[in-house]
Amino acid sequence: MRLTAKGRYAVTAMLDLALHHDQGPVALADIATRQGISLSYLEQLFSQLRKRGLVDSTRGPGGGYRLVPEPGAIVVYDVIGAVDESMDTTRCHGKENCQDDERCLTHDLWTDLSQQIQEFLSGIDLAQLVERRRVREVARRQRQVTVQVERDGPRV
Amino acid sequence: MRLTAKGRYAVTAMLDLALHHDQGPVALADIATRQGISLSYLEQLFSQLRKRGLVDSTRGPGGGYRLVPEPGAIVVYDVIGAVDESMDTTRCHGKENCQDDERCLTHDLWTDLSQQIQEFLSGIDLAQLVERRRVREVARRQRQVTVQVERDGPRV
DNA sequence: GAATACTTGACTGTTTTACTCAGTTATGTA
DNA sequence: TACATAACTGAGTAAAACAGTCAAGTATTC
Repeated sequence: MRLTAKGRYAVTAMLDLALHHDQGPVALADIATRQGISLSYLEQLFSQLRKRGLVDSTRGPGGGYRLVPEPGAIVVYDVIGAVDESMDTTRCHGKENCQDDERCLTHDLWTDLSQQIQEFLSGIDLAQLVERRRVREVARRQRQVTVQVERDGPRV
Repeated sequence: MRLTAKGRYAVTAMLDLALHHDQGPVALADIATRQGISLSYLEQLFSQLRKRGLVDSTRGPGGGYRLVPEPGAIVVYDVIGAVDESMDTTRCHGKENCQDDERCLTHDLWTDLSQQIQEFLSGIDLAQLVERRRVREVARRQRQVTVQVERDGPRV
């Protein structure tokens, strides 16, 4: 199964967008600073998120990215799916040809697990995450860090 | 998160052991034939399973591996954990130092997911798997293949 | 037209994966 | 006692995936 830094970064970045949803477009450079993700890498991720219709962008000064569906209509599973292909845990990707063109001994087990994970991650949307106390705590900390970076420049 | 072919192979092999639990020690070569896993690779896996006390072995002719706890006392999570380190999905492995020595925005989400997966895989033991109709079907098919291999030699 | 910001694609070093290979040690059987 | 069997061990490796970087754009606003 694949849940990698890529998927985690994507969710983190999207949650950052959700937190600033009412403040107009958010520049990737801001997300990069706040979340500690490389700008070039974010560019890659957002190109994929855009293809899936999860965000759109405005260019030029004051531009940036914005969520297309409301935060409450974007579930974590979609975000990960946009960048990480599939959360499927079977080797055959559901095709049941895992061993000599037939179902392997543990095929159903991995299918069940995949479904379990999918259900869990499909039950959580960005609006719910924004409401979490522990998320708001971290967000507040990040606002302070951002102000500091603006004043002092990034620490290398 | 890490659920790789390695973990899947380990569970498959252990389930094979459970299916032949009443027939004395099972040679890795037999598991290799039935499950289509390379013998050398199985040797590697079982060395780790043995360290965790999940199996023990007898050498020499008629030897092989045997489950140490009863099949009903071995859960899938333990088997995967024996070969795949950790099913933890956080980047920091629970240490909460994911970003600048502090908790990142999505830390709790990955923690919750990890726990969800752990609970699911800890709720399934080998005895339950053996009882499943679809598992028994595959096992029966594999018995026939094995007989054929004994008669004709392995197909290359 | 300068600055900002998105966009694309190619490239790269590192790590992990999924093995293989070669050899050793232990044990039952003829 | 020789031999076949089967568990053990450790090193090595090709290929893929990961986690990015770099460079060269294009579009928009001020």
